[in-house]
Amino acid sequence: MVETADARRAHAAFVQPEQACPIAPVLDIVFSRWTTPILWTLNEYGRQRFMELQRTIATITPKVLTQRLRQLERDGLIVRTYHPEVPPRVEYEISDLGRSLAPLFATLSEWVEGNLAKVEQARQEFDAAEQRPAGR
Amino acid sequence: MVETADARRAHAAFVQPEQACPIAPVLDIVFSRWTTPILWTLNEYGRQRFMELQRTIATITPKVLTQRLRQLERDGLIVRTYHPEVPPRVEYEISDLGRSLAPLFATLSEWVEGNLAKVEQARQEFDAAEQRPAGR
DNA sequence: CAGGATCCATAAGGATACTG
DNA sequence: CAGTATCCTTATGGATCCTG
Repeated sequence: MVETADARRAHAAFVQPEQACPIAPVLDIVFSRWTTPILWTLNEYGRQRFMELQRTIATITPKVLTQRLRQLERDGLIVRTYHPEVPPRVEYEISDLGRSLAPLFATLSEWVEGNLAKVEQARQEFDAAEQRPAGR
Repeated sequence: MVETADARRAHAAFVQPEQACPIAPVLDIVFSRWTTPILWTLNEYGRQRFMELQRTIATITPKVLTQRLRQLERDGLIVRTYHPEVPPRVEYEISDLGRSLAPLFATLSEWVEGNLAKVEQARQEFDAAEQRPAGR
């Protein structure tokens, strides 16, 4: 039996896509602001101290860096190690769970490499059509 | 020649991870708010009208829906078709470029399925350690 | 050094009402 | 129906100062 497009569209009216969309949960976890640069840095360059991260990310403020690191630690994606010395030393490294995101990031890189140019082109064409032809 | 961790960390100080992180460009394109539910819906249920989308997404307001649809159209991920009738009819469908995100979404779903529970568990353990043991 | 606390600017998003 | 326009609330991030 073939499911028609109309049947699928009728069904669409009964689901809540925020819940139905199965990737929604990841967004808050790995794609909050600053999280990908942090994870990427820790994955590429290994364990780093707080100040190292701040220098590496460059445009992030200590407050926001702290917030994001806490969230990532709470979600189990990074590991925070506190060394009780004077002055104190704290090191962050990516966890196994964090490393499990690698294939995902790889897929993303591939998409960027293959399709970002197409997006740029689409934008130029869209913007070029400033004299709206119809229906705007 | 083996690149040491220290060498890599030293190098990290000289790059700008916002630019170095190769997936940064995708975030604004496909992971802006509401974009994944929209793309997911159009990909799953096919072409839909404005009101259908609004009913499907349920908690989105027309203003925001319009904004997101414009952005997706500009980026070439969806196609907008205007039918000059009375009342007017507008249909949205996913483009080939938008469909090229399918493997990405699939990878995401897999990660969610396999690892979301671990995140939940990490959160509970983190929250359970309210009596901060050290370094907080 | 690694942050916590505080205050402030900006902007994204929601609610509501209205139009071609 | 498919949006626009307007107003307003809230969330996010930046700047600054301070501390164990």
